[in-house]
Amino acid sequence: MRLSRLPLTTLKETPADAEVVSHQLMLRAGLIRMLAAGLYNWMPLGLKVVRKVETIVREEMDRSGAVELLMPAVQPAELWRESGRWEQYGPELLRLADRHQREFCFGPTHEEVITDIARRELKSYRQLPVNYYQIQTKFRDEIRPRFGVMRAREFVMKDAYSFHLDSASLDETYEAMRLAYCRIFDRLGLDYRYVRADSGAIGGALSHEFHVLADSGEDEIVYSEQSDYAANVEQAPAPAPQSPRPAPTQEIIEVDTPGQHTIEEVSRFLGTPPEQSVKTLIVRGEEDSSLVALILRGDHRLNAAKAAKLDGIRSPLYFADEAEVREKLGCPVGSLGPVDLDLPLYVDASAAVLSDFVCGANREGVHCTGVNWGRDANPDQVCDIRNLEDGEPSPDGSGPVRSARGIEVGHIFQLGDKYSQAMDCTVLDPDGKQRIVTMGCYGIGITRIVAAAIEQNHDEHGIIWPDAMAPFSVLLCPIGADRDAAVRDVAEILYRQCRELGIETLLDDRGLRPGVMFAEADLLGIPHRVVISPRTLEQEKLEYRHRRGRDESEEVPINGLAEFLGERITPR
RNA sequence: CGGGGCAUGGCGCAGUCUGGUAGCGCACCUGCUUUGGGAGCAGGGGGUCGUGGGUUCAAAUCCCGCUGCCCCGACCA
Repeated sequence: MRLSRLPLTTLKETPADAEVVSHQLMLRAGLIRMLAAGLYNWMPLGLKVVRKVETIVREEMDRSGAVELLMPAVQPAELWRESGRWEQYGPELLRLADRHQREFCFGPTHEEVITDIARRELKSYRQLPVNYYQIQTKFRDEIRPRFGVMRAREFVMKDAYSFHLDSASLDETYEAMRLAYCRIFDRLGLDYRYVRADSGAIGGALSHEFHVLADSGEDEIVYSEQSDYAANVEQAPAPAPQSPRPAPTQEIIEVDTPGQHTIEEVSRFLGTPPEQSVKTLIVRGEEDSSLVALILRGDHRLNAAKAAKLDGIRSPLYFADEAEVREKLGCPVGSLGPVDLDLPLYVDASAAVLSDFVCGANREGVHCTGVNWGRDANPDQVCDIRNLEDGEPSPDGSGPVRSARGIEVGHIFQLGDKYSQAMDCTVLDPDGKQRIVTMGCYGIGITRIVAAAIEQNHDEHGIIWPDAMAPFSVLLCPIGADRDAAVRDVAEILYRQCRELGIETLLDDRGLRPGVMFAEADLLGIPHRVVISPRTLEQEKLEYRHRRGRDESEEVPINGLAEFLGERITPR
């Protein structure tokens, strides 16, 4: 394509409301434009990247034996009532009414519709297993859309749903999907991990998430370097304490700690290590007005997902605010402690084996030292409610874990019969009996992948597309084409040659000054850049540079360029 | 939804405190010069100052309401 014909507006300055690099660069490079909160226009160059991702996903899904279909984005409420989710789903579900006041929703996901299809179409076990997929626009009315296309309200997703007679068959398809996902992310050129995920409401069913590693990721994952263990911290068990609780050696003493609230402040003030203290967090209990206390060792971090799963604690986890704590417990949050605290005490296992520890005295400016369980306070429940930290033993015993941040781009899980049961999706088995089918479902965030790829592949000058996702493979940059006929002619010849070779090529024929052209080239991130200028043309040469090696360029003979690029680019 | 902030040309901002008829940089258009890392000079176009009301001789500026957006928390591809 000729750049002169691509309506492209780039921004030299970073838009003020873009927080993460991918969002900033996507706006600056003219890939997307915001329409409203969480709604984005995909501009021509951006859409090309989306299509690249879709194509790879489609190829690998097809290769895995899945079959593509397309369901409506708008879905009737009746189906959602059948599954029970019309009531459960909450405000994230965008509900609509048509002119007859019939209720619909804009699909955030398609379990109901696909199960309805399956129960109509699938009559015999002979038709199983089957794995349907689609690539389609979803809408989720997120509480807080942010980070551009990374957490948009409307987004493109590949969703697949498989149907099986038994769990052995489900296991097979699940594994096939896991492998297909690995091939997809490998081909996209992304650094990713798949991790065991919190299966949440679905119960004990198997679930894996695929994360692109990036510091800006919203999820924390832990993985072992010695084995293939990897998990979302939300569900990685913390190691049990090694040794039993030592006997008390100190008496409980109240000490004045004026103005000291955080664990660090109190530890420094008293000269005790943070791991010898305990922090107390107040969250909602299952009844609306009830509160419970979570007790953690001072240096540990609360794991909200684990805590929310415990009986007696409201899910999702909901913190009491500062004012409520003051009103009901009579002190600021920074002065809380388990001693004489009239709330159920959920104590993390690592905090429960401390003796002679430090904690708040439930009075402003006062802490207790020499506190001991049994004598000074009693846990109501000892549990695992903390994060597994970097460097701690891996749950599979393979050595220490590393911790990293990730962007969730894929999620596969075994649904079981949740929807098939509720919606009566059955087939006849070999014995002629009606059997409820069992299901799996498999999602990939297509548009999120585009943002995640940029988070992982950029420098201070702009985007560096992985080859498989680049909107174009080659960018031809003629310098001084308006003054030098040779430059112009060579550029045109190369442009034609490249296209004949099936290489997706962008010709910058806008006649810009070199500085501007190079700055835009870096911003757009096309992998292979070829400069045509009088300087090298004299020696019948061109200047080649890969976007990744910004400071290393090499000279290539004009008539050798086709071969040179052919070795580096797989034609499409 | 709770807490904080912002709304002035396409983008980034100043002007608001102390009311006096809108300005800067980038981008855009024209001309000349320039041409290997976001050029220079000259000229030019474009703004109901988010919106509705109020105060006032006079409102971007003061007061009240509404809307939109961003940031921090719980949800997810």
